Amino acid sequence: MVKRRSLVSDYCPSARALDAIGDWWSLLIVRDAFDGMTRFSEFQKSLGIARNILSERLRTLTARGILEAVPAATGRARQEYRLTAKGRDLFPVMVALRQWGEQHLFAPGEQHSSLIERDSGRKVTLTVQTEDGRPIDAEGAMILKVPETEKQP
Amino acid sequence: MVKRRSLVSDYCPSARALDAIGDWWSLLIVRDAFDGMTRFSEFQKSLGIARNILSERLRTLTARGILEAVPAATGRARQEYRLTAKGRDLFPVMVALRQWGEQHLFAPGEQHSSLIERDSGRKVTLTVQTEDGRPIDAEGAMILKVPETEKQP
DNA sequence: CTAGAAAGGTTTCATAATGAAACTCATTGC
DNA sequence: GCAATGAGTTTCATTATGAAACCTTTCTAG
Repeated sequence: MVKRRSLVSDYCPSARALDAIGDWWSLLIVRDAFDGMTRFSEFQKSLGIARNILSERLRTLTARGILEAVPAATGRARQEYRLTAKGRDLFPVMVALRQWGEQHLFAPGEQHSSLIERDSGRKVTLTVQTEDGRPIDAEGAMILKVPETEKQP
Repeated sequence: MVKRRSLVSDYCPSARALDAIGDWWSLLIVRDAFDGMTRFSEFQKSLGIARNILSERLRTLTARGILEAVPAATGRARQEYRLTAKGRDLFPVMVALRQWGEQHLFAPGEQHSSLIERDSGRKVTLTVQTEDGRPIDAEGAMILKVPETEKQP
């Protein structure tokens, strides 16, 4: 098998994003990191991921600046993995996935965890809107492509 | 290798969502579908994906109700793949990924495609907010877990 | 102080998933 | 009728993944 074609130089930001975090485990690790996990064994237990794969993924996420490994003063832990600013900016992605999951992947009345505002307990939602604040859906939007002439060959 | 642990019965909606569309290709196919592509060869050319893999992914996405295969009256095409309502509801996920990609994966001044409102040409953005419309970030939010006692064993 | 035990990885090996290319099979255009 | 095209399958080699065993530090108990 030839290595997967990299999309890091694609002109579509979604493609580059998927290139960075679109594999099976990365976003699950990020989800757990949002949930406060920082240590190797926490991720491992939570996800049931093989240790070698977790090791490799943490290394990649760190190399891409989504997590950072800090030496970890406390206890037996060798280091802690924390979300960087770049990693925290994945928050809307997590919320979007969660919202879609809630809408379409749970039976009516089936229990699921919820995302709420820490202070008020109110549900958190996500809206796609124009710059001036009007909500918009897929039909109302379109992709403006990069003109071919502006691409560097 | 043992088959990957399924997350379809996880209580976290994000996990179920990733279980459904979190592989390398699915979201790229969905992106192209949002962009108007409907045919096998269009996806294949656009993504450079191996045809057997594309075939398998289209089948899976169809089985999961994200795409639907319609018999396709026109031309030589055998069938067309269109987003279902469930598939179109992935729009916020695509926008979130795009927004993150724009923010973090392009050099300053580097060209990229943009998502705009069809009528006005205005940029489309995405905000995470509380039910009453106040914007909120990851720090202000938390996950409310399903109590253990309510889970079915 | 010494013998575990725990955390955090790495190595090894068998198996699953993927990609490329060749091969079907039905339509279309000429 | 016959080549060309679209849409898939099959086959085969290569990669990625998962499980389990194996290191290495760092704590903790005795």
